[in-house]
Amino acid sequence: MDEILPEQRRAKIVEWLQEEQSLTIDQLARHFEVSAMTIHRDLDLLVKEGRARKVRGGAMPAADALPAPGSDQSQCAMCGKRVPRRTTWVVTGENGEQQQACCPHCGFLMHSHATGQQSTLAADFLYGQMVNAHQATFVVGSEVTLCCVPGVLCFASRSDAERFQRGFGGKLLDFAGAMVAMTTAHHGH
Amino acid sequence: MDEILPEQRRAKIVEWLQEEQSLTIDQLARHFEVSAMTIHRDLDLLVKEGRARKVRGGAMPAADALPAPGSDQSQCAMCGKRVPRRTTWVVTGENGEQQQACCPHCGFLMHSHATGQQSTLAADFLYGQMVNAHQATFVVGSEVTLCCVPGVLCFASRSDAERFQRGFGGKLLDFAGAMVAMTTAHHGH
DNA sequence: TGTTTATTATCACATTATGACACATTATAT
DNA sequence: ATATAATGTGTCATAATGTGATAATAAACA
Repeated sequence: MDEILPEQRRAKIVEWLQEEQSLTIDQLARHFEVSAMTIHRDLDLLVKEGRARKVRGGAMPAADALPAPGSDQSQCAMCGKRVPRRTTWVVTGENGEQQQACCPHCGFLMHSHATGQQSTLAADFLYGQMVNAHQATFVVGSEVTLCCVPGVLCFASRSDAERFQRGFGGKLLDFAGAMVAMTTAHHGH
Repeated sequence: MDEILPEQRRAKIVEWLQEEQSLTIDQLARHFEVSAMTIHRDLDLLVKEGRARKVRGGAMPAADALPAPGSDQSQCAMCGKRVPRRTTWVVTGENGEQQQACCPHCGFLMHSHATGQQSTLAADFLYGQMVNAHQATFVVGSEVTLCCVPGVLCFASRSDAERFQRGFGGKLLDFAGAMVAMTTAHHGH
């Protein structure tokens, strides 16, 4: 670990804190090769900014910090289910706070409650890459139901979505269209 | 169990308390390999912070501890019963606050008290998938009574509901219809 | 009632946090 | 470029907190 900017070190502390449940001052000092005093000062700053919590002997994630996206204990903010990697949906708000949904279905419902500007990333159903949800194509109500019903699958590429739909049915919709479909009451076929 | 931060130990106590309903001082002391005195002090602190309740010989969860949706001990906001995964009902309000019901029966009653916009998710009776309750089909008063009476079962697919009804009776209703059925007084068959 | 068990109080000791200072590094102004 | 200000860093002394052992007190139990 050579030559790292103080602010970068602080960012790494926050990041690492979300993976581990807690870190000792010693662990941090050894890892970044600085004195314990420096870690103390870093943490004081992070606490003042609300990015971490200082406890005797070390630090823990800020009280309002949700488990990091992709970590095993992340829960859907809507239905409480565990978040499968396959269908992850992550929303980052203006203040950097994050929420996750178990699938685009819950993701859209979450979006309908949202206030203010936010970025939304969703996992492409075929390749697992994260894609800006506002630029993605969705297949709603196909025969493939992984999570919630009606199933909503996210595709980074429109042609992938079309080919999928040819085989498994469902409607092809963009973000706005899928949003309407999710929030409108209607009756099963 | 090596080298654990005091605050992390306290957090684990709270967590463990929500899983088990109660723990003795001895259990805790042995598990964390500290003296009973230390556990006493931990609990005093947790009590002062309202995170746990101290009882003679051990500790119990704080009275107001409401478990997260999907956790094993979440309680119905209407009747107080434990929420079975099979019939979970989750409502998210405008401000992001959440309530759960033990089954659609309590769910509809909860809804009748609701103010403002909200999203409602319910578990499909057959597959357990979460479905937007406003898009689901309900079978009311069938011979299958899991939770409250009259029993209300939730189906993501109308045809599933029809097939179920053919076997077990009851009325087929959409959200609005089931809502009326739940909130209208009527007399047994 | 006496006996047992749990809780609290107090002490000595270990660990950790904080403030003051000197010094290095980086930014800003002239 | 050079001086000056602002930050960042490490060491040390001191303060604050956590811990366990033991004794004193309170509560349950027979």
